[in-house]
Amino acid sequence: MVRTKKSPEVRSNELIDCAERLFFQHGYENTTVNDVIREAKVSKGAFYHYFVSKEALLEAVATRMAERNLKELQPLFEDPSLDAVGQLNALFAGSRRLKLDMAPQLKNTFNALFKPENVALYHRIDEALMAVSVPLVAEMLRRGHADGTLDAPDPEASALMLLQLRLSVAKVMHKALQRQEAGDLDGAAAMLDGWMRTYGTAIERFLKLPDGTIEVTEPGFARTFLEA
Amino acid sequence: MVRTKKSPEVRSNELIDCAERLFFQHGYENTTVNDVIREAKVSKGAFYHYFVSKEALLEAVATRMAERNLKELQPLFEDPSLDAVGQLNALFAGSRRLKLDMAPQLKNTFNALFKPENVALYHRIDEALMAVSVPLVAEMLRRGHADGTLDAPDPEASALMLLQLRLSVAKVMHKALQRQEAGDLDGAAAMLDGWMRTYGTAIERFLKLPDGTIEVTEPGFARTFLEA
DNA sequence: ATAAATAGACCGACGGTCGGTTTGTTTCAA
DNA sequence: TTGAAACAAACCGACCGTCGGTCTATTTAT
Repeated sequence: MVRTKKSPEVRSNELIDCAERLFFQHGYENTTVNDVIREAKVSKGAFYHYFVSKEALLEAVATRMAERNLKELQPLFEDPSLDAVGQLNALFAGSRRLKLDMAPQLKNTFNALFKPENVALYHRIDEALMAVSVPLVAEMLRRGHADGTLDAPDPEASALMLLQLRLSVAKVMHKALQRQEAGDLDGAAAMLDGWMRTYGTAIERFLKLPDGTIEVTEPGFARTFLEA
Repeated sequence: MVRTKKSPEVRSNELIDCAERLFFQHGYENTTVNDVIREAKVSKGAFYHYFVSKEALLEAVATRMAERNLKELQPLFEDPSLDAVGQLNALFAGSRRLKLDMAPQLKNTFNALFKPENVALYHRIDEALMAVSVPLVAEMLRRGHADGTLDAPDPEASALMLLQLRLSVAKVMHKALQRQEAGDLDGAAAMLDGWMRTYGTAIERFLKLPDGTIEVTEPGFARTFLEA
């Protein structure tokens, strides 16, 4: 093979790019190190020069995703014009917009992420995402608690629990997608819609907010997303 | 090897026994099929006669654990002398008793379950446990909602969310165990205690119950458990 | 000169397959 | 009633292909 030398940063990012694509396309366990180096046009030696193991590559993929996520969320959490509830709602609104914009890829991602051969992938991404999100949410809760807009005893614990709840929505979203693929669009939309509302209610009650304060979803969102 | 023939049920249960022990002892990924058949004194052929893959064996381990769990929980949920809140509290009380009784094994289990090479094991057990628990909890919420002891819109969704929350406690329990092993018993106990109380508060608020209704923990529990 | 980066042949372990053997049960003619 | 032939299920273990990972040699940049 032709020997090409690139800056370490470029090389390792190329490897992570390929890995991310292949992991989501064929699953983590179904993707071999040989697949990755073939796509990245790199030798085995080079690969193991950058990553001590296949596992380390997975770690890198998850970490980079979390970092990108953090960069997107950071500004919102630092916006001084919003109080805690405003931030939460802005978060959900942004999440909805993102979901609609990237519906096709997202559907693919969800399907991949919940396949049994991808538990490792799923788990690592969840861990990395939690690690960067908990402090942000905790800080938000702390501020909200201080200025009286919400009531959150033990912000750290509350943040983790709120984020943990988020997973249940992800699970249902996956179920809804499957149901829609099976032809039952109406049922899928109704289910997703109901669960998202329940999720909103759970947050409101947990943070002792008045009913209707949290807008996780908006009318027609579930259906629009599923149809997209 | 001497050829011994046993009834299919006995044989497959022996294999599941060995697998369960080895998976928790050395981790799922670190346990090879050869390890299992050596311990179970069975040939490769016999193994693949019963399980189509190593993955299927994992599935069987998880399913059996969930079934046993169900058998333990079932009576409590069918106890007519308890209302929904009483059942919840009985559930937590039973869980505490069990935790104290089996503290050593449980600590081992927790440590095993959260190791990176055990994500598959963890995930499968969680899935199997959820599958059997959600209907039970949902039914309980439905009854509680009907007789006015609590307020749970969409029992199915609420059940899944409540059970999802439980995972955050498991995570913290693991963190507390690590902290205690690192020598900081006081810190670990305080953390665990605080989080369990927050968990109780989360449930109360979510189900619109009066403060102090749910007793997830009791004074000194965290410390007693960690010291056991 | 030397250290980092790259190449790719190579290795051992692993999950899984396969052809064949043993054991127990059913069938049926004598 | 018996017993042998036929069959199916349980079991054995040598073997295979693949995969993650190692190692030595070579190239490149400083």
